Amino acid sequence: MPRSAALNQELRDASRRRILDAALRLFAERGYAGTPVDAIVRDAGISPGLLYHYFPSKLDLLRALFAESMTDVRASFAAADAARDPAGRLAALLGAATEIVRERRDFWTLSYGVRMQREVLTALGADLFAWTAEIHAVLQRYLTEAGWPDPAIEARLLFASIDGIHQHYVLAPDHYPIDAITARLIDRYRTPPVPPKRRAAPPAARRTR
Amino acid sequence: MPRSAALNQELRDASRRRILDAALRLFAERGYAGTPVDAIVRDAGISPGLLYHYFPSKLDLLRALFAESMTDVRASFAAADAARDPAGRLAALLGAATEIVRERRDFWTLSYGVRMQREVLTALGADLFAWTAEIHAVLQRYLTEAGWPDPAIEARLLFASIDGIHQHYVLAPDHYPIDAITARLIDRYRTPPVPPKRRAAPPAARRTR
Amino acid sequence: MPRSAALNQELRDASRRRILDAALRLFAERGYAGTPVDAIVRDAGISPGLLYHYFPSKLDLLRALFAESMTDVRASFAAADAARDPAGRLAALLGAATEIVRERRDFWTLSYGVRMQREVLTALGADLFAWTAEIHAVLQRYLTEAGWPDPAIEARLLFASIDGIHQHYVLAPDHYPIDAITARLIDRYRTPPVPPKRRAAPPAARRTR
Amino acid sequence: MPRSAALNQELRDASRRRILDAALRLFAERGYAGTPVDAIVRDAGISPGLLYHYFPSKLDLLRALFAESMTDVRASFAAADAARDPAGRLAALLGAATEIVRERRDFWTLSYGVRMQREVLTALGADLFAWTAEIHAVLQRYLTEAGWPDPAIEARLLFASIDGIHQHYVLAPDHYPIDAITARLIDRYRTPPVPPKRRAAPPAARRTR
DNA sequence: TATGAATGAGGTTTCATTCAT
DNA sequence: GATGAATGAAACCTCATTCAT
Repeated sequence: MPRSAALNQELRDASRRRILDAALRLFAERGYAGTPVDAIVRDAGISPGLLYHYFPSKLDLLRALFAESMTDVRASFAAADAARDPAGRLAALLGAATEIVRERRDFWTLSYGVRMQREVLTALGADLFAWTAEIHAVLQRYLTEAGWPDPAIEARLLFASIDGIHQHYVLAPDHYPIDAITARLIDRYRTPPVPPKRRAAPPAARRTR
Repeated sequence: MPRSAALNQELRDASRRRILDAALRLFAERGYAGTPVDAIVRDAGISPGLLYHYFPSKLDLLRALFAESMTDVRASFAAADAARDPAGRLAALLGAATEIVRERRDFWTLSYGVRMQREVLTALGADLFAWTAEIHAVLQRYLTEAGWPDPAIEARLLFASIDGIHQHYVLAPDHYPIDAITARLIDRYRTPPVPPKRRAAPPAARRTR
Repeated sequence: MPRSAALNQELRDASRRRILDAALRLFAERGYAGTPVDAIVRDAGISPGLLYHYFPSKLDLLRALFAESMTDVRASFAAADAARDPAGRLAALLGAATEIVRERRDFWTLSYGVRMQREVLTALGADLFAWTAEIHAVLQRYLTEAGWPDPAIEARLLFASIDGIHQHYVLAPDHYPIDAITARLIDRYRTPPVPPKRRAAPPAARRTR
Repeated sequence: MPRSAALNQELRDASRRRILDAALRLFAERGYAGTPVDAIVRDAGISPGLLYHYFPSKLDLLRALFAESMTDVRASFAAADAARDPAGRLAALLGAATEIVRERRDFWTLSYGVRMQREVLTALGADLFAWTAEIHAVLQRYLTEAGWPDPAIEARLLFASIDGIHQHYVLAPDHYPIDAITARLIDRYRTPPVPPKRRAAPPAARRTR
């Protein structure tokens, strides 16, 4: 007799999950090219046939991992964007990002490892590039709204700093004081630098001081 | 009669160079695991046998690339450290780093791509970890000397920012305004932040001191 | 639904068997080092991948061949040892040995070819050395029980003779009269040599001579 | 200026010798197929080019080793054959053979290792087969002259025994009591077996028993 | 839904041999 | 007489993928 549709769905989901989990763990550890499908299969406790039943190819498995995590990240960012008052948005964003990296460490390790390989990257589709541009745009908007000078460059610097912190964190998660560092970064971006007062203050007055 | 020692040396150097150059280019482009030795061999215009005449294994080839570049970088950093007055050292260091990344872009792409894979990393030896620690120590020293509060955390933030910038640069070298961004970063670290709330203490009192 | 366990077992056994058979035939003919894995694979009618599915390495394939044959031989020797009256045991053993060599000619050719290479031998494990010692011990026991003088040396001579015969046989199985030669050897070891004149001649008489 | 012919000859001989010595040692240790030409070259302290200057191929090197040793052995056997009185010839032959094996252990190890591989053997030429036949013929002649019954079979048994002893010796030269064993063998072949007395003994006497 | 035996192209490495000097 | 850089076919082995059940 046929299994019930619900049970089937459950089985399917469970198998898919195990495959994705195993793949993520291994890709993070050994890199995409360095991870044999057999290793994933062994780790997931399933047969090679089943993996190919759910994912047409190894690359599609990678795609699925990215799709999943990108959705995830987007949700988290959207929350940060929506929930806060204008002044605190940047802080909220940075906090959310840190949270995401901590929670999905393996994904970020994988992502940072894979993004240097053009061939793999392009196979992942244009979304990834768009995603980066999107983040940059958000940062730039926040900085503009907060009155930062030259927000395009500033956004790039900020983005690079965040990315650098996250990468250093996933390289040594147990010893890296990510919270303290992020706090420092947030603090730095709390208010824009005071413009060097060229108008009101008479030069002479300053010099007499 | 056998070829002269000098000619042999020349031949060897030329072949080694072609192999290293091809390997670096391809590793940067397709990753270490994603680059077949045959591709390197083809690119270098030599036979597989010759590659193994010079490098006992693919991994040793990678090791050689790292050794070469680390020497290089160390020299450049040492120059920055030695040549400048205390105040400008940090700026010099950042400038030198940018220069290095620009000149040896492929190496940094490779390095950033490979450093997420523990297996490969450990095969490269402990030098790499030591190297990172060393850079952090230098940054911390500079910041301490310049009077920055909590220089340990500050050094980590600075290091992450630099790394992030460089990585974003090698990802899209043609469009990334690395000089402007680095200038902004240098500017930010020109002087330590003014300690907040020292108002109560009368300035006069300090000056009499 | 997956194949039944029994069918899988059958398939596995069949493939393993084909591989072992082909390997034995080729190793015997061309030696271990002289036989490419590809030749085995071609002979067995399977793909290289499958061979490595069953045997982790070429050396393990060799190991498996030895394990199989050693089991076999041990059984045969045990039978000879158990089944006969004390006087006829030696004859039974020699007969059994001849039978084994005739039946598993390829294995003995391989064994005789490989045993001169220390590197390969040690890779096969200590069992092999133990095995030789064991045979020698059995022969010595038989000779001791039969009243032979200096049975340690005698056992070595007998062992060497057997080994020599078998080796000459596998070198030219179609022309070598192994049965006649073995019969002659058995005959020689039917009774120990008569001790030289202990009966008639008085010791005094010999000395006066 | 050209080197003198004599000096050239000396250099040539020295190089040839080193190659042959290294090859013999390594072939004995690791087998013919298991020994890379490079290993020989390294061991001999010369360049690959030079090896190929003296020997057109690896196989020719093997051929040269066999030629050398066969000449050697033949000389030794001829000496044994010529020098002794008819009765002691067999003993002389066995003694000479033991001597040879002891002196040229590596060659015999090589020979015993290689003779199981038809392909290599045939490449060595028909001499080797002829050589074996020759030894058998000599043994048979000796046994015939000494009055042994069925000397053809007896010669085969004797040959096998000798070969077996020698092989066991080269397998563990430090622990194998080759002299005691050979002495035993020589003793056994000192006189032919007494025919089972059909003349003198009265049938009645046997029946009363 | 799930299995696992099987494939074969291609990966890294070895090795007999050549050749310019 | 001698060198050693160089070759390329072939060796051992891996791995993404298929398919019968």
